[in-house]
Amino acid sequence: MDSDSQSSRSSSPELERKDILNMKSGQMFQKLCQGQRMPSRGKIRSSRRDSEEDLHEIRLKVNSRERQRMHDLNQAMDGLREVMPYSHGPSVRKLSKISTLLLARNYILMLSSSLEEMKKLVNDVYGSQRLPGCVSSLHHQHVAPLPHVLCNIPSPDVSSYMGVMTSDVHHKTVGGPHHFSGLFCPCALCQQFPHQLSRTASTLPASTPGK
DNA sequence: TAGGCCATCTGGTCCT
DNA sequence: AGGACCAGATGGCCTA
Repeated sequence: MDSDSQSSRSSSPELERKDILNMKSGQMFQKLCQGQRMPSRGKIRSSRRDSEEDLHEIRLKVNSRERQRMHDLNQAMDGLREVMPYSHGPSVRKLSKISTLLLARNYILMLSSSLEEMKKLVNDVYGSQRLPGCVSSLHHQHVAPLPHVLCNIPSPDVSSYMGVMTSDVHHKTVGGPHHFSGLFCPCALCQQFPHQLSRTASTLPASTPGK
């Protein structure tokens, strides 16, 4: 994409005007011309024009790279906006860059503290004791610590204070309701919300998307 | 119309 | 040497 021609803020006329007015560009030109051997008088005009053209081409190339870099940055910023809460909906104005970054920071802090709180809660309730009601030692080998504990929480309570997120965490960790050695998971969570969990598990990404 | 936000250009610096 | 990154300058667009 050549935004020199596509951009509504076309830069070409601006560039020429700036080149004329901008002393620094002139200094840069002088700098570039330094170190070159003095051409014969007849060649001065053409070589200077060549240098100007070279300089212009270099400038265009550098500008283009910088533009691309900023576009990539903006694309990443859009990606961040997409995963931010409160930023969706047609009536919501697009978050500014600074707002996006500040909101993202707060969001991460909020999630971190929520996670800590959840861990603490689970620890307070069950401590480190071996939990009653867990049906199989095989289960212990296959289920990660957090979901393992959740398996023994009375089902209705699980949904009430942990909601769908718990389901996500659970089956993201264990790989869906069929994680129990190919059989349907006997844990209370899976039995309480089998349809929801299987749907949730199937929509989870297999791995973190990378570039 | 002022102020916020943004895209672009530019020169300097650092890195490979 | 060339590219990436950064920050300052500038000007356009939009909204209150």
